[in-house]
Amino acid sequence: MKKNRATYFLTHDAGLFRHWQSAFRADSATHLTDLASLSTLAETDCVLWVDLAMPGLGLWNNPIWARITKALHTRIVAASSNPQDDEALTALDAGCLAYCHAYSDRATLLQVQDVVVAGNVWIGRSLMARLLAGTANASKHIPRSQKWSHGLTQREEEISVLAANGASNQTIAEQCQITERTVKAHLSSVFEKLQVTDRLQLALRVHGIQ
Amino acid sequence: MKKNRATYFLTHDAGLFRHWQSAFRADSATHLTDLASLSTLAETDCVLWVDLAMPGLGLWNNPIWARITKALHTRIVAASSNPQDDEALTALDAGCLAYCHAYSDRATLLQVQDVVVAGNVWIGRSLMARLLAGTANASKHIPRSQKWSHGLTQREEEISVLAANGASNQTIAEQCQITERTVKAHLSSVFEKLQVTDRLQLALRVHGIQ
DNA sequence: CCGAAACCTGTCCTCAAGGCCAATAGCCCA
DNA sequence: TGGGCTATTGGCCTTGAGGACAGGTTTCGG
Repeated sequence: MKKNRATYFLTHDAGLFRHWQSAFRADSATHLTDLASLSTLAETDCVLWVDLAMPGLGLWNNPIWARITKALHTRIVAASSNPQDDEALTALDAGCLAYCHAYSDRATLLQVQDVVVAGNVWIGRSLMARLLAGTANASKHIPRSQKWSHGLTQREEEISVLAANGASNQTIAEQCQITERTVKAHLSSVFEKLQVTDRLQLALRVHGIQ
Repeated sequence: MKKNRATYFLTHDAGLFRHWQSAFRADSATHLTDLASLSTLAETDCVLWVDLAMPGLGLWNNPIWARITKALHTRIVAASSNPQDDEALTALDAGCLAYCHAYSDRATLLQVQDVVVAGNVWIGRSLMARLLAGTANASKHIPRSQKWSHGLTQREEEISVLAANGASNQTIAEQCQITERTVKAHLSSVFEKLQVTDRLQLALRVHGIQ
């Protein structure tokens, strides 16, 4: 029932390659490391995973991409370890069928594969919001999935913002006219409520990443 | 491994209901025939398939939709037997996670279900083209004052991305098949080059904040 | 062949972070 | 009036992070 398409991984990152390979239990997956080798697969019926961190990718303005995407058989998945909406738009515009986090868990990777094999498009939720904003004919604002600070007290939110912007506990303490100890207490509470382990994860949450 | 979510079908069309039911081998699927009954499922963790041909749907301006989409648990799939881009935009804007042909084949329906259960967005290829057209003008300019990774070596950039996404030195070490000590060395070098003091500041830089 | 740069590793040391336990005080609501 | 939530602070302890210092190897261009 499920067609067995050849899968290709284009990346210089050995760690990423292993991640993908293990996700796909890849019997038939091939590791590519340069754009030149792409020309060989232009004729085949396959899925190509591209690591956007690969140096030399340029902005998809290498003519090789036009050749590949024009040949409808090849389905391209753009994967980034640092997903950003602009990058996504560029990739999709270039003919990619999906844009996802390179280190997504196995289930997600397989799902992406399934979707593009079926000829459809896979994108994440936040990107969708961005796309809709682009077509903003109706100024109706999209119900934010959930504000990051949901459930936090005022003080906790205030301190979270400072921490998420790189301030040390000591700095925050001075800023808020309280003890460093208290800052720690608030942050511990925040970590628990937001289900994160440290201030870096908090920062990612506060800034809407991941 | 796969969460078993309750599935609800909202349609007046008996034929469509049968189609969906057979596609899902629906053990737990429930047939709804009016908006009023939706209030009961606002609290549950489920997938709701909505037949856009249903009379009385209006343009999603019934307050019930706001309630349901705000409750993150519920995933709504908009299905139309006569798909049109405008209709799709309205539906997605209202908080639906997918827009597809109501009479899609079984494989596609199941795929849609899987994707939305995972919290992602499912749309077809043509709709994607339409969305991109909307943002085409907006995303043309690429600011790129100076890429954050300017001056870093490949390895340094690779490790920076992982660190900026919350990975610990140990995790990065395993991912890259090197020692934690080496990770530290690379990061120290990065901190110096980018003139930051710790990984949180690095993260802000990598993600284009500040 | 040589030097520079990238890459990799080790030990020692310091300190900010964060977890654990405990306590005090003000406020609001049943 | 008592219980619950918020804000505040103390001490104690463990650990990951990052700096300092000191090496290795490989690759590549002059």
